[in-house]
Amino acid sequence: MTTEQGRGGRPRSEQARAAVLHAVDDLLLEVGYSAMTMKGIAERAGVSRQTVYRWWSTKAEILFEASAIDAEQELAVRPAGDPVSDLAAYLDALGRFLAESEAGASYRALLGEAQHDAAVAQLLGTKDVIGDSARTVIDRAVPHLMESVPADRAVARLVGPTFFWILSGRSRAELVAQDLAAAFVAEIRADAGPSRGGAGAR
Amino acid sequence: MTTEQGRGGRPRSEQARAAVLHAVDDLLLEVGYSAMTMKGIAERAGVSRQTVYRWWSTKAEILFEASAIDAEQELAVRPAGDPVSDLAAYLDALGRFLAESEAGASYRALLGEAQHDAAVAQLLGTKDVIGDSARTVIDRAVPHLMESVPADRAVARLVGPTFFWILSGRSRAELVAQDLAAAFVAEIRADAGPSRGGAGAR
Amino acid sequence: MTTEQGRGGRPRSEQARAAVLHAVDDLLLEVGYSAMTMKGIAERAGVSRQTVYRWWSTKAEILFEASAIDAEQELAVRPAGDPVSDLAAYLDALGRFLAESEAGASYRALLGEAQHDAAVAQLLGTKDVIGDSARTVIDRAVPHLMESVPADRAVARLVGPTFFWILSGRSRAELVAQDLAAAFVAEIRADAGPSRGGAGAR
Amino acid sequence: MTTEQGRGGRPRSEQARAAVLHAVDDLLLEVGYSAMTMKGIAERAGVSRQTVYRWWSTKAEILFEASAIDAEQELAVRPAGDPVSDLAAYLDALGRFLAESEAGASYRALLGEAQHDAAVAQLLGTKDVIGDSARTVIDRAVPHLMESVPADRAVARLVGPTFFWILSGRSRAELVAQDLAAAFVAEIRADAGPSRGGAGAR
DNA sequence: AATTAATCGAGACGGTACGTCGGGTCTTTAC
DNA sequence: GTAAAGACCCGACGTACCGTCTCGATTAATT
Repeated sequence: MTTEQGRGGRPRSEQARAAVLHAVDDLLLEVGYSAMTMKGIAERAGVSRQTVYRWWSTKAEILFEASAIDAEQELAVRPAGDPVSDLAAYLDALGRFLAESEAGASYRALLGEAQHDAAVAQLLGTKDVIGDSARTVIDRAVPHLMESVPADRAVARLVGPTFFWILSGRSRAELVAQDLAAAFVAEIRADAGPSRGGAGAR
Repeated sequence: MTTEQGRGGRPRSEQARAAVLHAVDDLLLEVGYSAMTMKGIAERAGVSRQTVYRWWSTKAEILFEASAIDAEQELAVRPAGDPVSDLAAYLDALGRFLAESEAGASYRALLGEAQHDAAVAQLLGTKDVIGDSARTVIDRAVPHLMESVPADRAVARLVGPTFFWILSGRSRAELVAQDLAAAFVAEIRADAGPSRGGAGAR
Repeated sequence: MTTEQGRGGRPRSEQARAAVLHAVDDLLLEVGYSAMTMKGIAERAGVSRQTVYRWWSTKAEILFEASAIDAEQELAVRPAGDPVSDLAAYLDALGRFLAESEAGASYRALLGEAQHDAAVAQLLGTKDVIGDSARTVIDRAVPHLMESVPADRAVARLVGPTFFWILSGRSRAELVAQDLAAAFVAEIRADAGPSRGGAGAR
Repeated sequence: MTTEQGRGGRPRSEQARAAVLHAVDDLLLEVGYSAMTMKGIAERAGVSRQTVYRWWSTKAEILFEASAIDAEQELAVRPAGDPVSDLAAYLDALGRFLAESEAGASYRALLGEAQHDAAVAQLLGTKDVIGDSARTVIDRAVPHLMESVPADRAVARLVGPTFFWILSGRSRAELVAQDLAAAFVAEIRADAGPSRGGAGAR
């Protein structure tokens, strides 16, 4: 990543790197994940096959690198006024990301592959795009919640329904982020609230 | 499927069919989904390649046929006494299914493939194993809920967190079905209950 | 080779076999031995790469099969009247074969490869085109010679000069088969002849 | 070749040159000619690939340079007493050279390659190791022969049998240089002698 | 001493062939 | 008509070597 170049040798071509990442993005849309081959990527990028293999082992790795930054940006939502609106905005972004965005298509393809490819699973484990973004939003909307509820569980409760909805092939149109956000808050209060005297109430 | 045999000719070999389905089950565990090939299946089943292609188009189809019945059984839980225990038992079964069961591995593989293969997505759409089982359980534990909340949304809220948890690679050990079930009930009551006379159960 | 077809299975395509052999012949002339690749042969023959590999391991094998019959024919000369003319006719044919014939080009390529590839050397050892033809001619022109001189040595003396001449890159134009044939006979008589009827065996 | 160094610049590394030549010698024995690659030579010599390409175009060139001197030495035999012994000694050296010597292996590899690579053929044409040595020996053993018989033809007659014997894969053990030398002399006398009144008889 | 220029190593680059594998299809004999 | 066997064309796999190209670092002879 850093421009380190261990003394001697021709430096890596930034042009080739960018061309490959773009090629992957394009091909995912045009031919789909499974029809996207290392050979095809190389040809589309106008780069030799060896050069692709020199820097990435699998198409999953390339796709991951190509989409990680976009994914992060798309899941970063600006704070809304109240907690529910804030969460709803996030869930809306999440739905859009998973169902319609290009980076989301990459994410779903990778997560799909991870279900039957340990290497891809491990790759995805290195950067928890959804978990990270969700944690940020939850902490902002419902401060101090993490003190009573493990972060991962709160995340699962928040994003789970939307995640399941999209990945099981249902249409995003019928998703009502507002409802899910409200339900999450209600649920959280019922779970952590009473016993703690309103910790999550703010 | 039906045992119809259009007069004349050698009847389909039931032995071959069973051998193929078993081979698929075995191979999924031994080599994984992506390394499982039509050729490999035929050889493992001791069957000619053409015979496999005659009855199934893709490995996804075979896997689907081989695991659908098991999946249904594993997700059918017997009623417990109270609503929360009932739902918790179901979520527990769901977690076990997704994370540990053989049929669940098939399901995850297929659902993974469905994320980037429209044909598989359509195939999975013909039988909503999780949705069907969840609907049954919800209707049993919280009768009449469907009248105020669309079934699919209720299902998403119930199974979503567990679904996300497993598919995003988290360990089932840290899943507490009891909590999730309780939260679901609380959430449902907060959502549909107050406005309808207070008790959710109605 | 024989049309044996062990019950079941699609029979080998005679068309594909012929196409490959022809392709090899053509390519040797057009691009030369080293630029002739298995891939190129397959493409030129309009045959899949796998099909080529199914029946032959190396281009040397194909070339050998493609040229062996032609070589044999080109080296079979009709008897002339007297011994010297007979041998001269043979040496003339040998020179033409090595220096100008298509089959001869194959032979030289293979013999060349055999100098640094044991597998090719072994392949060539299975059929001694030059040795066989030379033995026949010698036996016809100088009967009973073999009784006093080992066949291989007689062969080497007969064909050696022509063989060296061509393979070391000299022009065939300056070769005088008549002289070589006469010299061979003279030499043989000096070696085995004078004493014939007494010391021939030495 | 000459140590000319066009003013300025780092002088050619004699160490690198020697390392490459040695590497080629070693690799020919260890892996054979065809498995010997420019890349492999560079690595074995501990030299950069570019450095090899800077001074030689092909592995044939390197091999030629590496073995030419050795070849010349091995084919230079000291005069024996009489003509036949002298020629026999040479043919013996030639057999040893072609069949067993390291330089001879290089020569055979190059001559083999020359059969289907014009560039190598031309390269070999620049220095006729066998022809030169044979001419010297013939002139020493049978003076004035060249006046009546073209040198090249005499050479071909002398070395041809041995050359054919080895290159066609026969064992050197069965070669009897003495016989071949005697036959050569007999043949030569029959050919050139009578008509010239004993010019070559000495 | 500073400059110049050709060398050296390292290693990335676009190509091309390697031999193998799986995809589907087709053609044969046997049941 | 199904089954087993196996050849067929196709195209991707990941690797190796090709010959070329930048790099930074040396190493003289020339200023």
